[in-house]
Amino acid sequence: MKPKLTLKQIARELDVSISTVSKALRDSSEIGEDTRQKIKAFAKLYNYRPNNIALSLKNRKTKTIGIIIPEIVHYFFTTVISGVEQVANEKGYNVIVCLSNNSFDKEVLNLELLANGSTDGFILSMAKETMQKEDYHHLTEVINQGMPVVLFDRVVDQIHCDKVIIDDVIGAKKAVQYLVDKGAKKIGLVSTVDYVSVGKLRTRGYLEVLRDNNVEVDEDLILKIEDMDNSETEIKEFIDKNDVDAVFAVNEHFAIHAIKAIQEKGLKVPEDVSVIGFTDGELSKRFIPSLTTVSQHGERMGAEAARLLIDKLERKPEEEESYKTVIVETSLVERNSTKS
Amino acid sequence: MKPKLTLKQIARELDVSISTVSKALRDSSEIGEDTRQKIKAFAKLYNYRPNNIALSLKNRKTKTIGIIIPEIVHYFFTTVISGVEQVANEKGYNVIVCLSNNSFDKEVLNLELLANGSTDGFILSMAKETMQKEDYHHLTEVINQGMPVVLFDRVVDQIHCDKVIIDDVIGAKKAVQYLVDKGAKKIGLVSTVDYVSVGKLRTRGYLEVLRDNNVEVDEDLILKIEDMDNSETEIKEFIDKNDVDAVFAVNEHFAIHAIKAIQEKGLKVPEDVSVIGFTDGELSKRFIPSLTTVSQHGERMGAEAARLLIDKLERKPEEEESYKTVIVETSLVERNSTKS
DNA sequence: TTTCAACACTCAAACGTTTGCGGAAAATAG
DNA sequence: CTATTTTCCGCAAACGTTTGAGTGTTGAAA
Repeated sequence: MKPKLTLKQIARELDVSISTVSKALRDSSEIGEDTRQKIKAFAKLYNYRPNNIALSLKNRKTKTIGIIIPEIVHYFFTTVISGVEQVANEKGYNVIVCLSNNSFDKEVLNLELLANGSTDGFILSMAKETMQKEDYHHLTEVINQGMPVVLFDRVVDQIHCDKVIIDDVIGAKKAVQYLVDKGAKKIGLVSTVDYVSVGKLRTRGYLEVLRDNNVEVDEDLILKIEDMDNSETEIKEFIDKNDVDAVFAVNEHFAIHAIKAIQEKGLKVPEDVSVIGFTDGELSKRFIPSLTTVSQHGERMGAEAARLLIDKLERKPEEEESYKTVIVETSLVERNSTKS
Repeated sequence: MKPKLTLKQIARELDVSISTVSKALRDSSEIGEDTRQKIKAFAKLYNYRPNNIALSLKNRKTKTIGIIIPEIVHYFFTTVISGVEQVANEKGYNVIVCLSNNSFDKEVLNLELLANGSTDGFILSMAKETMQKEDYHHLTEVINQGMPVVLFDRVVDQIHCDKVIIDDVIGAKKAVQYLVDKGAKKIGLVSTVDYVSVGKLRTRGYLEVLRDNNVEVDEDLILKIEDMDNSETEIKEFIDKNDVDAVFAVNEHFAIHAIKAIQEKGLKVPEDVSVIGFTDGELSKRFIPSLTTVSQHGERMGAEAARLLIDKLERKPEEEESYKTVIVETSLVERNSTKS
């Protein structure tokens, strides 16, 4: 068990000063050719690697970025992480992942912890509880300390920072318009309650398409799920009660519950009823019938977020502050839950 | 933009020395009651938080653990992370996640990077490429430096360290025995090639059950998938060609491909053919029919791994070295892809 | 021989902490 | 009133780096 080589040990071993070693390894012209070679050879032989922590302290930057998400056991978030990780690694950054479990307190805790030197900046999607409380002081505080933050997916206007979002409204419109184009007349919507921003936006897209196509909105055909744990039975009742020829669901789970309910009602997907989901996850691909969905391109979102963050981190301080919001386009992936 | 309070600034502001501030904040009895109160009040008012990096350097420990996995867009791994994160957080540790993308080189790179001071220890599941190459020098080197490592899921005997695995053989036996008990006579196996250790072990479980029940092994009923990308068609051909009354698949995807193929052949699941998968993911729960599977309890594995690692990290140096392998039991989750 | 530049290297401070030790002032004892 | 203890605080080193300033030696020019 050899306890990790330091500059000091090399210096002692080779009978030079620490600074000589440091400079030699960094190819400074201050050091004579032969000592330089000698030191480099020694370092190589014993596989010297500078200590990251010491470097972080000295440079006042850690080269790591923190990503805080509500939960990790969720396809969309993992694709985002994947995207972040990819560009972060490319640019020499590490990624440290924290989970808020959708709890406000844990989000605050994580943020505080990482803000004390552990990371140079954050990529974050807000916890559900945070959005309900509308308490963002932990975020504004971190931003005030000069730490760059990029919000994605679940964002909020009150916070001034870079953001990466998808065109929820447009995405929903693409989906619903697609259904209309295929001849659907009575399109059901399975959404979430309105304080979940994505639910609200996707609902808006749904309404806009109906309006654009002069279809009257039937409030009975709109279901807003309050309690996720109870979504299956709620959806079943909704489908049983209403007579629809198409369903637009704001996520995968709602979509497959709808399909299940439709099938149990004795109808067929897509022959009798078409179904479109949102979020292109594992489930959509593998389900039978496979789901036509609006793909959110999580990986691309993560990559964009990482790029925004790193840009800000490596920006010269003289450049002036400016916040961007990049919108990642959604796309409709046609599969077997809709008529072709 | 206030640039983060340090001890030095507090000291200057209150006209005392840095050490006085430090000691006061740590409630040292060396400091007089009134100055102590004054300093603590000031620190609280301006929300002082010690700099983690400086602490890490001083204490020579970072209170973060690294987890390196082959890919994150994979249900099992996310549950493991979730488990790790939970107990790590409980004990005041951070988790930094790196992906090897199943590449040997990236695994080495990540390991080296994190080993240079960024983390106190590792939790790791090996990249496929690493297992093929059988080159573990990067791991042994890190271990030799005195950095604790816990391997999980994809482990290897050559490396001496703590390990967390599942009882692959027993899990497979549970599944296959279950099929036998339900009256299956011709049980197909859909597995992977043998250098993937889990494939090999699960195959062994399958064989043992057949032997224990005096069923003759029919090599035609065993499919070993080489190329994941081509698994769907391979499985379809396999099902079309062979007449089975049950299928045991070593993962979710193989299981649903089998179901799909069976259905396309005009047979019904579970009435005509029962199917059991391995790995209890999103897909198993949501698929129609939902899958009977062997659950791997990833979260529990992650938690165990984290506990092992932290134990080792906080162990007194005088205690002697010893490596444990904990086996996390699998359990059979009965759903609708098997006859009840 | 003196003067000065070039060279090769070392010193010391800094990043933000913690902590053993030493020291001055105040309190107590003799 | 001196001697000793106690109280309270500052100094400095340490963790592992980087880097500007400083120092000593050499060789060549004047």
